[in-house]
Amino acid sequence: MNREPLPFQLFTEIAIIDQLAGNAFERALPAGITRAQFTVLHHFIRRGLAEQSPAQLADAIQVTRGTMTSTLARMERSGLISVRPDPADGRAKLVALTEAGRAMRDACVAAIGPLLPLVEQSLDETELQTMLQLLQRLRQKLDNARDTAI
Amino acid sequence: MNREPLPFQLFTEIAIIDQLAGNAFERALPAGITRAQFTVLHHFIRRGLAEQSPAQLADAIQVTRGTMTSTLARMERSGLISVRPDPADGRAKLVALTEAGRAMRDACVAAIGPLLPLVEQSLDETELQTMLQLLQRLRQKLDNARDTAI
DNA sequence: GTTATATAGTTTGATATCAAATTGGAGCAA
DNA sequence: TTGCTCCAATTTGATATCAAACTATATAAC
Repeated sequence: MNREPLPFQLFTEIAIIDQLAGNAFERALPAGITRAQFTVLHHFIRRGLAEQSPAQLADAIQVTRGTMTSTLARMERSGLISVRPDPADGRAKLVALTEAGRAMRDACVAAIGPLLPLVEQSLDETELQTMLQLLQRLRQKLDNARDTAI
Repeated sequence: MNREPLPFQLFTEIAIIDQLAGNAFERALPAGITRAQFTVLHHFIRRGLAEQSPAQLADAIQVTRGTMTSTLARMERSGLISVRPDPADGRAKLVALTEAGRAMRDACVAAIGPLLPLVEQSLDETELQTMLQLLQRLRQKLDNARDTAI
């Protein structure tokens, strides 16, 4: 039926799913917080980090430093993070979660909980595992490609 | 290791892959055209469409009408599409590809060709097929959910 | 026919994102 | 110390995206 190369179809499906899921996700989040901001909060907690430089966050989350600058500015304004100069490097800053940030992250996790069963309604446990493995492999490949030549 | 619910991990992987692939994709495209604009060009060709209203395009591509308005405005300015009033409905418009639009779509397809082997280097044919099937099921589920209650 | 409701498209304001240019400190070399 | 290069963060300008408000036309209800 479909004459598209399979990899092309794959990226098309992924783009659509990301858009659908991302929208549902963002609509489920508490007012005033976005997916990008949640990603920062979540990163701190998941990795058990205390302080991180904007550059470290940008690299981990795979956005440019300019993007991270503006996201962090908004998060600081709304009190989710604190930012201080790095005493060891005059160019750098150190970002940490505030209590409000921690609480907001918990509220977000609770808010998106109800979305997760949607996945379980379309894929069983084994399928989910399979898909995750394959996606991880693909992601690593893309990640390496980005570092080398692209 | 990872204590995240599997569906959550799944969405995380998909988001990262979409970001990585989308960036590579956009960098590969000819100067002056974007992923969103390519999606419109591609939609016309893939479905063999002559004319479509902005609303039809927005629905098919899953963006809001406001988003489509601004994308189409840019595409018309750069000559990729032509737009005329719908003679049958005073509110509506009819969008069609120009020759330049058709040519640009071909150029885009050629430009992204070299990216596709990246997928084949991480997944064999069977795995790709499996993944596509599962993703399609998930996408359909999310699509239905969006229509009903979310 | 007039009014009410629905639909097509646009506009506005906010956020995210990138690439490229800029600012200013860090570190090394001569 | 002076200069050169590298790196952290920011700024700028463009695009995409959404939700919500708005304009104008169409259609139904009466």
